[in-house]
Amino acid sequence: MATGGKSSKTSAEVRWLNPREMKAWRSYIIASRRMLEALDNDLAGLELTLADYEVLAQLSDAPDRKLRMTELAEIAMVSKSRLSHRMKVMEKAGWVRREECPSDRRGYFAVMTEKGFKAIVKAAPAHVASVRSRFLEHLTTADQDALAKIFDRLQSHLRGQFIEEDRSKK
Amino acid sequence: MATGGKSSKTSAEVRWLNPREMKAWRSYIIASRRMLEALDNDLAGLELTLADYEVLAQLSDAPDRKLRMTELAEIAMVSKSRLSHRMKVMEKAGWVRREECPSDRRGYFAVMTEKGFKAIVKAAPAHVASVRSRFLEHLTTADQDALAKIFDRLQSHLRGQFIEEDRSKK
DNA sequence: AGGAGATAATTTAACTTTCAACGAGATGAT
DNA sequence: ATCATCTCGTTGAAAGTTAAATTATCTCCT
Repeated sequence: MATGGKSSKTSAEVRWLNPREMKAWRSYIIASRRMLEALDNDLAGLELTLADYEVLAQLSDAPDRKLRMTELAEIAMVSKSRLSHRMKVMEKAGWVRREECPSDRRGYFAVMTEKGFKAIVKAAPAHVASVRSRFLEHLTTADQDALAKIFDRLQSHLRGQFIEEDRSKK
Repeated sequence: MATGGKSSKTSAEVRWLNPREMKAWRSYIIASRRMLEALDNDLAGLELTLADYEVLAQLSDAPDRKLRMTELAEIAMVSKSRLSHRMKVMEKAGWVRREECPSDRRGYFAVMTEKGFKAIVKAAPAHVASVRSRFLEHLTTADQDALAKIFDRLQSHLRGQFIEEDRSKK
């Protein structure tokens, strides 16, 4: 019944997954989990999680290595609250600091310190190697293009539908 | 520097990601995160997380809807400790119960209750619909086959390398 | 039989993430 | 100007996760 299900006296006709669909879904989800786990483990040696790496990487790419909290949260795909908490930790580690925003006095910038920059520069090669060895290395260029196309499409169809999360907006 | 990096006076020659590799990786990782998030949100209406769903689904598929804790942890891809904790919650909810294993007195079976079975049977159609609308619906059958092949390959190459997790074993 | 060592599962404690609430400042309508 | 309303970012508590220690049992070797 994982997602397969068979017979069905269910009221509405549920369209269960056929074997091909099932295979695609399970292969994707299982391999992805294990791969992400491996990536995270690879990074653990450097005292980083994938999420923290992402935050630092995004910050290091920003002009002046500096971004408003909300913007950083968005591009690094973490919640505002999580970023806030994480920033406290990274600040303690000396990797980032907060800076007031002159134009909006509610706001703050997350700024990467020199030490933080050195940390991410040091971590990057290992992470890139990890991404290669866990992912890219096993893909032909055709595979890479196919994946990019497919996942871009998936993302573009994302949003809305029977989610009911953010009714605050709009 | 997300994973791109450009110049390089780094000692060892780091092979950064070229644009095609970069695109494949980012598209995959970003769409995946958002998709998983959406799936989780869709399930939240039913008071379930994807991980809990997976545990219950696996259990409901097992003979007698009954599995040893370790085995369940493995196939549902959660740690033993996490499963233990989660079981306590689900037990309180009346979805599962524990049963001693007669042949190995250290062991326990996780057993799905009738109530738990009803819960998963009720949740399944919505989850399948969610998987369709977030994932399968946007894939041709060729895409589905391609993904299955690629992710099976990725998974088969997983394991070992510069991970150093489980030194307790062997 | 005895004992070293492996294994099953749980527990504890530390840590992380989420959720809801909050304070403070911006914004826009009247 | 005043008010309601929205947004920025933080906070505290609750919930979830992880890692390491723990208990009990099993296995296998001598």
